[in-house]
Amino acid sequence: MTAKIPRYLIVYNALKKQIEADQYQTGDRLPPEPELEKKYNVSRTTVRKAVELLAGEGFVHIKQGRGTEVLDFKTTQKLQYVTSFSETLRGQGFTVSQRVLSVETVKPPGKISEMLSVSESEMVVKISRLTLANEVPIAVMTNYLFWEMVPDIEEKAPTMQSLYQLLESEYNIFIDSATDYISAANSDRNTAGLLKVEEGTPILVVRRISYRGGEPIEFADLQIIAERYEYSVHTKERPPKELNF
Amino acid sequence: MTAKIPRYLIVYNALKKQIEADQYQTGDRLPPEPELEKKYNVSRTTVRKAVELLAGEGFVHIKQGRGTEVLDFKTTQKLQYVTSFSETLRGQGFTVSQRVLSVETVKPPGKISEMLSVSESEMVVKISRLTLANEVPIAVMTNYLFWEMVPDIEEKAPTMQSLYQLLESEYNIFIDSATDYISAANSDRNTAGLLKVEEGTPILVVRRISYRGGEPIEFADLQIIAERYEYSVHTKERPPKELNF
DNA sequence: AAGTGGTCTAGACCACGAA
DNA sequence: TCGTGGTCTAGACCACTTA
Repeated sequence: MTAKIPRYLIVYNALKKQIEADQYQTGDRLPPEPELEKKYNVSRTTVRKAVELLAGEGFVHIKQGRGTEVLDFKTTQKLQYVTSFSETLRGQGFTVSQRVLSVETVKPPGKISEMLSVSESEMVVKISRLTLANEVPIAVMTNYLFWEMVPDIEEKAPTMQSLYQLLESEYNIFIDSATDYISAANSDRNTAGLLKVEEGTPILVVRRISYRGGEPIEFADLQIIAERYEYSVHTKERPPKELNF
Repeated sequence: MTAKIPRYLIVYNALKKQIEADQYQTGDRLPPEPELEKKYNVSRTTVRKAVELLAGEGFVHIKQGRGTEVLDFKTTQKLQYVTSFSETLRGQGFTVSQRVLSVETVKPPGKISEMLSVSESEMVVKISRLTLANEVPIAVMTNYLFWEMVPDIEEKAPTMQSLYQLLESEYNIFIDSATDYISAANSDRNTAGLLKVEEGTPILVVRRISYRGGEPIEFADLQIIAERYEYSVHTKERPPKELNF
């Protein structure tokens, strides 16, 4: 059985492959839409959907009346998608390992129950981990999950390498969006001890709420050694203009 | 003369207005596409474009075979678009003021010329500002712009309230994407003095490169008092699946 | 004026989810 | 099975950019 692949994705991938293979110089234009229709034997709608996908990812810039310009994808490709902290580190070439410090079922602390909008009577699973990049401590991570969603996670958590991968493979939970709140602090004694740095070392604090279809799934608290990690985010475009009747 | 407004935007705004007016309970479904076609007397393509816009902004969640679910927009509306630091603060209800500390034309420091990919012989304009929220210092901001793009900005900068607004109104430069690199540090003596905090106070460091159509326009360095500001970002969806031929 | 992308239609068939 | 959204077509007209 062969997977059914939409034709717009085929066109999208063909064009993307050409761009990544440097078949266009930066500043060159993609063939106009009528040409792409003929070349791939699809309708205009399909061509446009493919090109709009590329534009959304920063590969090209579409301009009415002018054409579709190919951008320098090497400088434009940033992480604007949901990935876990450990996946990001791996993508940067580090060998990442996790040491699970504790797995407990607890009543949600006030702040957590508020952010996950869960009553304080519903139990949550709290997982604390030390993240090491190339064997060197880089962050202390604490995750809170709904106990009902992840039965038996206490047994699986100690050996996992990525929480998101575990959620996908074992519980069929696919995170599709997340909000990060980023601030900074000086490390307290406890955190500094775990990270093996001096008390007062600058810490990047990331609190993340993950969602699936608009429903909160997980709350995470990361305390990252600022000198060893940089958070990057790419944002694009302003919202569509409002109407003024 | 009346502005020509696309029909999909009319449908989009009508639906958005209904959602914001709480005409749907969280979890309710939007009318199915065929109904929306009749109601607004447009084709299916137009309905879909409107609904996809809403989904992209987190107002609804589209699921094949199930329907289009209305989400709680109050908790979903985050800043995933390009806005300036001062615009964000104003959006949070602060009265924001800027004190321009200096405006100079300089040769780009090595790091800047590298990040903006500009030769060190091309001059850049360096603007340093102190940002105050409700009259209290909150950040020191340094912007670097191509001198050729912003002639006479030395005269205009001292009175501006938002750099992005100045770029748009005076130079017709519209930023459409940006990448932020976020880290943390302890304030040094100079920064601490400007911000009127103790040396060593945690600082959130944001370095931003702004683009227009893939071309770098501006580099910014923000040193923000961590206790007074939280950076938030909403990310969504993973990239389309790759094809494996 | 010519060529590019932007909007829109009417209709078809497919794939997923719930009853 | 039925109703939902997902993909796709062929063709039309509009709006912007450039020459």
